[in-house]
Amino acid sequence: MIRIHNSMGGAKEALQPLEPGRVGIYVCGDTVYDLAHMGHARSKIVFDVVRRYLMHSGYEVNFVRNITDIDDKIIRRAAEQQHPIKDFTEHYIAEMHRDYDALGILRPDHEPRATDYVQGMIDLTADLIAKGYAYVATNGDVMYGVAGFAAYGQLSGRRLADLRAGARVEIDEAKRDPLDFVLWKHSKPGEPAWPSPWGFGRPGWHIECSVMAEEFLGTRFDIHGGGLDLKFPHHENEIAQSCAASGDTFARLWMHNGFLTIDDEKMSKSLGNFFTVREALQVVRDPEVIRYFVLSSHYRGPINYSLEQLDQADAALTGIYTALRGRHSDERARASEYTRAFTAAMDDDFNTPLALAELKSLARALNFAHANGREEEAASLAAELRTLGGILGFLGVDAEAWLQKSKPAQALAAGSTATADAEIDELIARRLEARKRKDFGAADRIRDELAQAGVILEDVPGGATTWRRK
RNA sequence: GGCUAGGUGGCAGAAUGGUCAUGCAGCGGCCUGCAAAGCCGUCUAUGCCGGUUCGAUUCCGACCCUAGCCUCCA
Repeated sequence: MIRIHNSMGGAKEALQPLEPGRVGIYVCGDTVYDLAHMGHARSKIVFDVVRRYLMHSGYEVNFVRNITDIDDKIIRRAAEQQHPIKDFTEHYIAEMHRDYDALGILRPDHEPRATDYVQGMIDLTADLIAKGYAYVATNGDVMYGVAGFAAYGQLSGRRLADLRAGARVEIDEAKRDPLDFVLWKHSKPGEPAWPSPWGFGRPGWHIECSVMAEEFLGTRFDIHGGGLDLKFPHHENEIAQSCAASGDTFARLWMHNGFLTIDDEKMSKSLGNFFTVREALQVVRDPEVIRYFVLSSHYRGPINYSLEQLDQADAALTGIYTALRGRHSDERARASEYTRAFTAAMDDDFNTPLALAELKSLARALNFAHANGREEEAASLAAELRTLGGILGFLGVDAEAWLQKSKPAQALAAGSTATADAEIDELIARRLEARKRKDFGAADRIRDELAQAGVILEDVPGGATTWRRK
């Protein structure tokens, strides 16, 4: 039984899909006008794990994540760089896929782009006008009138009066209410535009998700997710549009991931305090380190990005890989108490920090069994560890290979790793000779030399020497 | 100002009406030529003040502090 915290109402609820055994999820994707930053990555990783875990739990998951490929920022950036909009967005969509693929995020089952669904947005807008929820403003934009939708504010727990009182929005003469939002924006000369009953223009942001979600999941579906910053007004507006038009319930469960922070401040483009996924990939041994870092705190809470945090994630994950050294992945796993604890943690609103703690405990049990010569038990625990790690998208790397990996940024600074690897083997061979001669002084000098380069030697029983990078 | 989260050991981070996970760091031991890795053991915490209770870190109230939303934002 999987329980999920529903942002609508704020309580944990049992997941009861509309259709038994099948779950439909819509997650708000990125606006493609720049490289993805770590805040975007967090959201992607969180919902990737939600999806993977549901699949693991036996659900057939229909996972939809949109791409916003038309909006003011895109138009401005493309114009600045003197690229046609389409080329510009195609470029950043490709870059986005490159980053998310590197992070091991599964591609969505459907990844609709807003510009392919403009007709649907026109239709929905017309429907909202016909039903009295929207109006054509004096400036030619089509606006949604929030006062007409009684449940407005339900998701974010706000009352219209409170919102108006604290409104920082400029008073727009065209709006009947300062909180009204644009469904259809009339275009200025030179801007991308689609013909509509209200003249040439482009869709507003919120209407995109309403249309694309309905297109793939219907007017009622199981889970809608996204970053906490989308809760208001984006998701609130989606609800207002979709529910007003269809009379249906739209998403039954809302999930919002917390922010990624830098020095405890939200990472965002506007603050300029962001690190791109690409930058982060340069400073980790393997993308799994980033995944581990993200999952090491609960998805609803904040998580602070720093090199120290990434190092901690690396240390934890390296510890798990160390336990898996010399273990083959073809051994059969027997579900033990660790699997039960892991499952209980994940079932309880995807408590990944607790689930990871179980992985670490499992690794220790594995080491303990090995230290006591119980190899059969160790093998079984290793297989179990791989299985559980795999559910979260981990442990896809060969253990020895993992330990010898270097951080791209460091490798770049130190020169080619291929050369370095050959040198390491050479030095290890020479040290072995010295040790045979009992010339420990010479042997230790070699070991120190390698340690200087971040390479740690380990003499394993039987006379062999393995190495790993710090 | 309104609203929403949250304040746990040196760091990160779960959980919980009574013995407070897990990892890193520290300390002691085993192992090792010495190390490393691993194993065993071990130290350190629940913002502040009241209340409820046999007992609160956990429930309630006030206060302080932090972050976020109220404008585009994962």
